[in-house]
Amino acid sequence: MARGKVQMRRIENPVHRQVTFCKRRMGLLKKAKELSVLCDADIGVIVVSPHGKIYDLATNGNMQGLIERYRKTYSEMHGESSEQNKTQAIQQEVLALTREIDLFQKGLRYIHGEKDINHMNLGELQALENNLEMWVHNIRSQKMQIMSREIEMLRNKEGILQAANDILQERIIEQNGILNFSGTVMIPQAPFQLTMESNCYL
Amino acid sequence: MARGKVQMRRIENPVHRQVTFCKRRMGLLKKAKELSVLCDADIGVIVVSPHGKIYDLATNGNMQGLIERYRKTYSEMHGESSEQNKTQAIQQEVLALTREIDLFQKGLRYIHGEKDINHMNLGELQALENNLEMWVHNIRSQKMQIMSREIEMLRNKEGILQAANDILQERIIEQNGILNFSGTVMIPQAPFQLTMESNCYL
DNA sequence: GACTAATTATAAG
DNA sequence: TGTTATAAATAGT
Repeated sequence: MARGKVQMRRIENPVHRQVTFCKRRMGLLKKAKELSVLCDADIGVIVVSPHGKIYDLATNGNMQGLIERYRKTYSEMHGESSEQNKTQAIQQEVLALTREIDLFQKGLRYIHGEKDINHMNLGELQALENNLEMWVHNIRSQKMQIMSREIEMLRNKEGILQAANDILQERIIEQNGILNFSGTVMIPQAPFQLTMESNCYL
Repeated sequence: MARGKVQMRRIENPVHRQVTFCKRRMGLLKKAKELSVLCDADIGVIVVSPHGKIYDLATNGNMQGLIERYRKTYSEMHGESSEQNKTQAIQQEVLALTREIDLFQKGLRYIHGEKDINHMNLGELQALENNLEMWVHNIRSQKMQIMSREIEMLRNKEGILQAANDILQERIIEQNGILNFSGTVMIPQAPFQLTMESNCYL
């Protein structure tokens, strides 16, 4: 900002970068302190240098408290509960995941022919069954999606073919008139070419 | 700073204070971003307004990560560790387990046809579904077997207990006779000890 | 929010 | 580290 505007990108010269880092870091912390004093705000700043060195400022002298406050708000925003509950929840999650893995291992062994299913207890069998049911459910959903898409496609196709046939029928009637045929002419009631080869109309 | 030097102390006029808070807060965050970009530093800023509203900036987009890093350093400096590291360790464990489960799921999918469900056609899906249904069926059979055995066992138990009760009742009647009690004595109709502890037979 | 005078931050030396 | 010309931030309108 002085003696030359600076581009807003990483300063390549390491010496310049280091000097600027030092100066601007001080400036930033000064600004933070000022804002805190002038406006009665509580401010924390953490700066990690490229080399991993940490500089910090907590205007109320207690970064931990500020972080807790931040985390609390952050958690509330995300509908999460306190730190301890979180830990508990995570531990339970670990247990659940461990059980699930055990289940999969047994399931895999079963598939591989070891029939380990015979050594699973009721609870394990139930859990495995639930898992498989969910899987089956997913597969059915996938099938439904595919079939729905197919049905839609077929309906579109049908509409297009019907229109094409209407036009063809009109032409035939026209031609019959031009040729002065007095008798009635058999016009097929079913549309022409209603076969899979009708794809050419798509 | 402009049109009058400002005293470095709380601005008493609430309107002025609010305006200054807004302007300087933006300035502070801008400076933080600039320092981050110019010097390749990782910066987090947390501002708590007098009303408790929280504004923040994490130049790497991840305040939680920055806080963890800060805490780690802070902990090392103060010889603290336990709780935070514990949480971290558990979270990593969850990640590892989740990855393992993902692996198993892929393994199962592989076994069942080397296809991802999302890229399988109708026939493949149907085959997989049938496979899974068979598996579920087997599991249900296994469950039924276990439950049948359990029921049989419970019935045996019931029979044994009933017999024991019959004997006990006889004895009591006998004793009543010996003791020459003329009144009737309450004998429970249900066998003794038919409680959940019967699970030990499973 | 935009403007502007005056202050402050800082890039280069 | 200190200096200084200049850019940037901002107090008051």
